[in-house]
Amino acid sequence: MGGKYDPKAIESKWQLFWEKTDLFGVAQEPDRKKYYLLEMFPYPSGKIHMGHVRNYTIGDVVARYKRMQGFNVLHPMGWDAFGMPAENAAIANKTHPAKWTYDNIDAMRTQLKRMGFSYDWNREIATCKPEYYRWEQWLFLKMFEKGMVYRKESLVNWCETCQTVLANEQVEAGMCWRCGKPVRQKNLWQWFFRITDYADDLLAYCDKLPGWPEKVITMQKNWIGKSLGAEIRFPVENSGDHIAVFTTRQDTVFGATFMCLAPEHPMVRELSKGTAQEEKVSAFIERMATQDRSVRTLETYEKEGVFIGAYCINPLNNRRMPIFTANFALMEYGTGAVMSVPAHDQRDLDFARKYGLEIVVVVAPPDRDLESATLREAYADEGKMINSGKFNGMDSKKARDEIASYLEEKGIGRKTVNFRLRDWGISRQRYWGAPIPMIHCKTCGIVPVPEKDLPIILPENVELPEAGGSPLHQMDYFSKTRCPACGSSDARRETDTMDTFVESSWYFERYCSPDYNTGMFDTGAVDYWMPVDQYIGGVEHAILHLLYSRYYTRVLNDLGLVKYKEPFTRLLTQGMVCKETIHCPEHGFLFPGEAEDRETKKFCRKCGTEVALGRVEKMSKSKKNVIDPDILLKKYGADTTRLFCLFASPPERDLEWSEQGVEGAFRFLNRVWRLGETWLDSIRSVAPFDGNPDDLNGEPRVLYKKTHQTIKKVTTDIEERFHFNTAISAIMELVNAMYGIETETKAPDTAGVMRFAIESAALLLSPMVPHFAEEIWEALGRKPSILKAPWPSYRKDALLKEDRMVVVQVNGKLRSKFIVDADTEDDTIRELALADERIRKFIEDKPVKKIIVVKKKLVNIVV
RNA sequence: GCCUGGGUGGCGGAAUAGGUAGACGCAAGGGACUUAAAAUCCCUCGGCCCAUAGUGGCUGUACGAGUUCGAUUCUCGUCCCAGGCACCA
Repeated sequence: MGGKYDPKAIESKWQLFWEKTDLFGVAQEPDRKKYYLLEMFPYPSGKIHMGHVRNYTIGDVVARYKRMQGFNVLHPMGWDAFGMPAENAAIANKTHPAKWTYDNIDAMRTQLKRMGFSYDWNREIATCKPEYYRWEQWLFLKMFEKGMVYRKESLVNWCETCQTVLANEQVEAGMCWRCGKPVRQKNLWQWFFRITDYADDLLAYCDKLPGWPEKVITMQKNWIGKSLGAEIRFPVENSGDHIAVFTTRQDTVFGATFMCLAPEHPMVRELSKGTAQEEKVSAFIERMATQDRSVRTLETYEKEGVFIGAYCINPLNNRRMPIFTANFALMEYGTGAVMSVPAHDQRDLDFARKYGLEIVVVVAPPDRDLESATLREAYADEGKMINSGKFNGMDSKKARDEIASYLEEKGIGRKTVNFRLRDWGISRQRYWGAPIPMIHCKTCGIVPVPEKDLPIILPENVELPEAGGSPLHQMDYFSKTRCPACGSSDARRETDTMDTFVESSWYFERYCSPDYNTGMFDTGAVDYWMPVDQYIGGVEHAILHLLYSRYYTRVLNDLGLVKYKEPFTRLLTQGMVCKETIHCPEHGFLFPGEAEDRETKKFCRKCGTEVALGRVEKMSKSKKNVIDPDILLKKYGADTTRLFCLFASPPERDLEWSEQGVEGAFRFLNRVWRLGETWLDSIRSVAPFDGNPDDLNGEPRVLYKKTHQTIKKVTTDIEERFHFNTAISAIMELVNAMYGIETETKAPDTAGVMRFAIESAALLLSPMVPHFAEEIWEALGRKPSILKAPWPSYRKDALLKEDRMVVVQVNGKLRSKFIVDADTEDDTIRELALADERIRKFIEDKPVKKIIVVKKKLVNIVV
């Protein structure tokens, strides 16, 4: 201290001190309790953005807090370094994805260090390094051995003009984002992980994750989407074939009047072949291939279909049912075929009306009659069975069970479980990813790469095609190889790379032994550190990343590599930092700095055109609605930036970006600083008071109690809810209280209490503004680092309140309040309330019906 | 569209078990200090109403109903916003 608060000077001073003393480096210490705190690692996009700053500040507070509580804290950081933006940047700037990525990593590492986060940088990893992904390839081979991986045909977005596969993000309104031409669906052979084998287990464990937010659990359950139902076989007319359908409403089979197949269903072409409908069907399939799959499932989307020229037979009543192919039937769900029951399903009803199909009511609601001729809304609820042969009169719920059994008996169906969850397609037709270690041999077929040949290194000497897409399959020196089985030279490597979600499904294990080179990780290290005690990241990952990680952990568990099934014991999903987007008709999305304010409007700096202000949405590089934290860092320093992020809102809530308030955070730190300056001389050589509050009187007594109350408030706010904003408010109140005390006060205990209060404030603030707290701590004559000091504890006897405010209501409306001693009985409070003059005015002579007394808090008089 | 959240002053937010709505901070306005400014400190601050200016009245937590002595909090319905929807990460 000494002089003005100068964040730049003290922040670099302490960052150097931490680095020199390797303060954040950790090792396994079997006797100490470990705490693994993990934040979702970033994609190295070039600069950290406010979302990172918020996420990592929250994590850092918890890491430092747990450390002060005596835990051996593992707090690592690394890079989710494979992914599409590197390829896009490579095309745009003619830089190699690897160079772009490593440069970005260097820049972002510097920024993170500048923020003062307590990472053990010795454990840094980057997933694009062969030392990392070789073990992912190794696991792929193990999974292949165990039959946990397979290949099948599946659809991708294909741009004919660019001759390339597009990510969903690269398709804008059905058009290619590069050339603007329509995108079509194309079938490719791709690799899949059998995540559905674990669907039941993943679902069951949802209820064994008490440390996870309820909403994430609910989303995962719904995503897995287990439904009980039946598979029923409908024979195709004049053919030995049959169509299998999955339904949860087998009680309505008697009402099934037609059949709908997904356009991709193999039987569509087969059955329409040679019929008058063949051409129409073919055209429909073609048209559907050009449509976005997610759009197809919209309920508002016009339902349409084509009769395929064939019929099937309802196995329960022998009704002849026309077979359609329809846009709302999805190949990915169930069997790709839907038995349509128009009376009891709205979608089917719309379709039946449109094409004039038969409607038969089979479930009668308890309170009214359904007329199939006039039916407008399908009846999807329970009721009494009608028009259903021997099941008539039965309750539909019961019939569901009975019909399922009956189908099983007759051999035309069976009870079954269906999941919405689909297998995880991991093939990417991209360059910047981990190569899939497989070989296609002309004679042997698919052959795994022998373990000794790992890693299959991604070749660095490449040029990316302008239109996007992977150059790997054209690179003979990479893809031409010998078959490891027969030795033939007529073999080619798999040129697909893995989905980047695979890397992020096990990086937390790798952190435990980042340099281990004889396996994925050192079992001893993983046994000590895993599972992650607290995981922190954006809600946008609530389903995919978290579910994939849970799945991958089960695979590791089944292969005997880890002892646990769930990787993350507690989860905090932080809300997003959002901002409005700016869109120039000429130049597309603009960064905030690329638009100029003139009066109330904004204009593009490049072309001067007025720009459109878009929705407020998640800050992302592709939308350019990002704020560069460097500006805050330069102007105010890391501590103010951290404090502001924490104070702005509770972590789980979304935060619409606004700079208002940063000034306040800075001002607060200055306030604390000056408080230290003012008192330093009078408290430097005094021991902090830590006795019984009853030994104090007057202002010191009040301040002493307030300090203990603040310690309690801050501790529970962090411990129970991570509500740093209210914790900071409490410290602000404490500081305000300290300002109320005059330096000249001659009360004997003032200095001791003041020292206690200032030290407590420094300790409580230290996880949030660590550089600042170190500086104060040192000025008070304490030995650095403050991180090694224990977290303060509070005295119960200092928390007791001496008096209480009682609120008096008449008919629920606030009419009066008064203060009583904390030990006043309820009866006395009631008498005091009734005797209150302001209350009597409201009661007048009306009879008192009821009096409610809430202990030492409130009286409500009902008249 | 489906799944999951959210909506409280001019703004960020608080109210943790149904019990004083607006803690703490920002912005704004007024005042003190200063030759002046910055910084700092003090005061006011949801809206409306009043001959009584008060420890005053009414109203107010997206909207509409309901449960309750009492609802920001619970229930039902509506509107709006955000996230996810399987190749952005």
